[in-house]
Amino acid sequence: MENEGRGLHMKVLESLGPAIAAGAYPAGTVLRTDELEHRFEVSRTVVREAVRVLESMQLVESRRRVGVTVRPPEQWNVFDPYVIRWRLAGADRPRQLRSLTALRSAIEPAAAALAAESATPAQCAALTEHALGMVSTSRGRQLTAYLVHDIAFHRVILAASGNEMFARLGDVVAEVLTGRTRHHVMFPDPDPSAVTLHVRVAEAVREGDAAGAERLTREITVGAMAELEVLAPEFDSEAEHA
Amino acid sequence: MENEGRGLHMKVLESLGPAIAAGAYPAGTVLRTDELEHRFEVSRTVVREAVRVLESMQLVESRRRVGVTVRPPEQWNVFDPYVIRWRLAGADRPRQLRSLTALRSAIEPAAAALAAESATPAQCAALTEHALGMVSTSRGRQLTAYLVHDIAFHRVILAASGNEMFARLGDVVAEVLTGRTRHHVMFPDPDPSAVTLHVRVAEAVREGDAAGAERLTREITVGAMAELEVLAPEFDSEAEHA
DNA sequence: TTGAAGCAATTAAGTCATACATAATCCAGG
DNA sequence: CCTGGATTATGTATGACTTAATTGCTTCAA
Repeated sequence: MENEGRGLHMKVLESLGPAIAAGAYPAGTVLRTDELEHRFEVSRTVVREAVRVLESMQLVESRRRVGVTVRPPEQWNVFDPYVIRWRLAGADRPRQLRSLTALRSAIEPAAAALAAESATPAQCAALTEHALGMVSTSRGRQLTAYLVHDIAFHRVILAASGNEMFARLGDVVAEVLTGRTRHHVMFPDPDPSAVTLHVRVAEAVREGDAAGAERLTREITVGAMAELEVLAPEFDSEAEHA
Repeated sequence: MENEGRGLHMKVLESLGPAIAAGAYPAGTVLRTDELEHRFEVSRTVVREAVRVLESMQLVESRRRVGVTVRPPEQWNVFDPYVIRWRLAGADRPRQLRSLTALRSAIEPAAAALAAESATPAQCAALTEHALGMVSTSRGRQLTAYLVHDIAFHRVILAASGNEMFARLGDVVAEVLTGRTRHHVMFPDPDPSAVTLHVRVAEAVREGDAAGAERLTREITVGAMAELEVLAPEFDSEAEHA
C-alpha cells in the first residue's frame, strides 16, 4: 500500500484521514471546505475530492449550508484498508488490534479448513516453504525475516481458501502482524509453539485434513489473542461498547 | 443505505459502479473522463469526484496520459458496502452470496460466543423478542415480517459481541438476508428448525452459555450454506479460484 | 541492418480560479 | 407559532493552464 504523493488530494487525505480516525475531531465537528483549502493550500477541487473519499469511507458527511460533518466512529467503514491503517497508526491502536485479532480468530480457522479442501499443490508447497522459513528464522533476532514468512504463510492460507472475501483480508492480517512486530508488541523471539503450529497447519492442509487445519489454526489465533492480553492489557474487552 | 439523488456524482457512481461490479468493463478497460462527462452530461468536477470514489474502492485506477483503468476483481474492496450491494445486484450474485455466507459462517458463531459473555439485558430482551417474532411470523407467507425479525436478530447478535468490526457486518448480513428473500432464493416458508435454533441461541446468550451460543449459531449458518447449495447450485465451490 | 538510447511531440489527467446554482439554515415580521 | 425572504456554504460548470507518461521519431553505435 504505497500511496505517497499520487495526487494532491492524497496529501490532504493522508493528513485529514488519520486525524479523524485518531479522534482529533469528535463526532459532530464541522469542517468547512474553504478552511481546508486554506489550511492545505490547495484548490477547492482538491479538497472536494478528498472529502468525497472520506465520505465514501463514512468518516464524514457533507451537507449543504452546514459543512463537512465528522460522523460517529460506529458509522465508519472499519473494513476499509485506509481506515484500518489510519486507526492502527493512531491513539486507539490497542482496541483496533483487539478487534482485528478477534476477526482473525473467526476467519482464519474457517479459511484453513477450506484451504485443506481446495489448495493447489503450488499453494501447499508455498505453505511448507514459509512454515520452514519461520522455523529457520525463529531464533537469533531475525524478526524481520520471520515476519515476511509469517505474513506470506497467512496470505497463502487465506488465498487458498478460494473465498475472495477471506483472500482480501490478507492485507489486514499483514498490517496486524507488521504492526505488532514494529511496535514491539511481541517477544524478542517468536513463541516456539506457534512456529510448530504453523508447520502442522501446512501438513494438515497438504493432507486435506480440514478439521485438523481448522483446529490448529484456531490454536494459532487463540495464541495471538492471549499474547495481546499479556502485552497490551490497557483495555478490558467489555469496555468496547461504551 | 438510502443514497438517492444526494449529489450528481452519486448519479454517476450509481450507474458506473454497478456496471463495473457486474463485469461490464473487463479489467484493463480504460474510461476517459471527457467521454464520461459527455455520456452522463455532467461536468468534469462531477466525473472526477465519482472517479475518486471508485478509486478508493479499488475498482479503478486513474493514471495520467492513460485514463481511468478498470482493475481486476481480485483487487476490489469487496468489503465496501457499495461494492457488496452492486455485486449482489449484478451477474455474479450467486458467487457473491456464497462468499458472504461463508463469511457469515465464520463470523456469527464467534460473535454469538462473545455476545453470550457481554450482552446487556436490553440486548438479551431484544434477542428474545425477535426470536419469538420469527416464530410467530414463520407461517402463512409473512415473509416480509419474518425477514425484519431475522435481520434484527442477527444485528443484535453482532452488535452485542462488543466487537466493532463484527457489528459493522450487520449491514452485510441484512443485505444477504434481504437479497435471498427478495430474489426468492428461499422456500415460501422458513425452515422450522432454523426458527427453533434462533430461539435457542437467544436462550444461550441470555444464560451466558458461550459455547452453546456458538454451536447453535454455527448450526444456523451451516443451514444457510446448505440452503444455498440446494437452491443456487449453478456454481461449484472449487470454481472460484479460476 | 539492427537496436538501443535519447529526445521531442502529444495527450489526457491534474490543478486552479471564477462564476453561478441550490438548498438548508437563520432571522425578522406578521 | 408560523411564514418568507436573506444568508451562507456546498454543489456544479467552465476555461485556462500544468504535469507526467506514452508514443514515436531521431540519432548513434555495435
